[in-house]
Amino acid sequence: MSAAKEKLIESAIKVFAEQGYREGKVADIVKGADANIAAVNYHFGSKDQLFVQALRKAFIDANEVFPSRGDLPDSATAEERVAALAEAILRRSFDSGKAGHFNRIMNRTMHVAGSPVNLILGELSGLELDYMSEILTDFLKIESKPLLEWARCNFLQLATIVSKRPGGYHGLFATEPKQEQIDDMIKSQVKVILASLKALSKEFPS
Amino acid sequence: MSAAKEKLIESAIKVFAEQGYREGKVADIVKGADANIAAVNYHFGSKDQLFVQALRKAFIDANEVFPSRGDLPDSATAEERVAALAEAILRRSFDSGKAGHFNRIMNRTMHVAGSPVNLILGELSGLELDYMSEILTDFLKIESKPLLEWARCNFLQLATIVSKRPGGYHGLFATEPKQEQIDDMIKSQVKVILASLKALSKEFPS
DNA sequence: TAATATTTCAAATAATGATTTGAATTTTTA
DNA sequence: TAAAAATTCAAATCATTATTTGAAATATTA
Repeated sequence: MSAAKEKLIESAIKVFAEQGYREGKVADIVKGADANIAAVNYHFGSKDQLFVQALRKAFIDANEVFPSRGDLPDSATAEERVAALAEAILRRSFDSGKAGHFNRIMNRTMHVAGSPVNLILGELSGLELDYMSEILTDFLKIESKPLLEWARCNFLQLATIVSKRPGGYHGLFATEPKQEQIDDMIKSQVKVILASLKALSKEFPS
Repeated sequence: MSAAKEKLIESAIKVFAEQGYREGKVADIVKGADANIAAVNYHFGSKDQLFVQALRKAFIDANEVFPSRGDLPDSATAEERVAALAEAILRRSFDSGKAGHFNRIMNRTMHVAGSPVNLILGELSGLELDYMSEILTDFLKIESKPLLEWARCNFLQLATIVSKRPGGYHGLFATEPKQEQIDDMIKSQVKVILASLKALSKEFPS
């Protein structure tokens, strides 16, 4: 891949993470990549296709820094895997650099009618959502499909909580939190997630 | 308020709930209200101002059908109040009619950079978010502000889970769920929310 | 009813932003 | 190095959509 293309993707990731799909202008993207306005269509064919490649790259970056599977041994229990995945997602959420862009782009574009997220959702689902379903099924001994879906929703909601709003942190902090605070918060949130899943498996109407 | 204005607001609520702010076209809104394309600007001055009025009305509608405070007596405990609020929000989320529009509009516009949600967020916050903080503080005996914020995030995340994605229900159901199923699911989700809040108050690093 | 004010309308305008164009430049290949 | 291919560029175009206009229609008031 040419250097110009890579620079465009990097710039697109930042712009889409900050502005969303509609609001992220091609003009801003090319400016951030020191390229001409025609570069996006020359290299990618359209803004949509650039978006797809940017989202894919952002996911790879995030997963590289904080992999879904953590660094667990094969012998790890289902609960350990769920905890590790939750922690990875939370760490991405708190990351203000390249590991956090994927979550931010998703938050901003997931609910946009007609955004090209759907063009790539199946692919990313295979990479992470399916794994999530798998370990939740193991952990909760789930048999019913609705319960699995429900559990996954709850899990994802609680694990991506931090970046839900553009400003991040929802006013939790006046200033950027220290790494130690972040670690504590993540640790506690993982426990909350596990508790909530356990409550769910007890309570869900089968 | 003239009948024409009311019809425009009702149409705008539906269009913004289905399409979001950017994607919801003035042309669609006026079509749904049997009005001329110029009607929005004549009656409201701009699409933005119509959005604000529509969101306000959608909130009033939702709260009228499923009020934040439920129908609890003054003697109700903090836990009962939290449960009632969670239930109200979940019922709105499941409602595909006028009581559900507010949640859907919020989900679609909350993360949109530069959307006019912010013009009215303070007002709506006063109506519902402040109440939420109040009863959570009571319930969890919260003293620290970060813990309160965090609890409110967790609460809101889990209570609005259903409508998070455009298609609703996240694939939980092949067909529209029966009222009885919905009731069961809401009941169980309220328990999950309470369990998760309790875990949070135990775990949060103070 | 006649005058006035309000509302509706179709068409025009304005603004934004993605995409295309074709010439100029740079890079690669033979 | 010369030809060919790939890339960059400024400007033009196209598409979409909110907003404005001014005349026509309707409703209100005196």
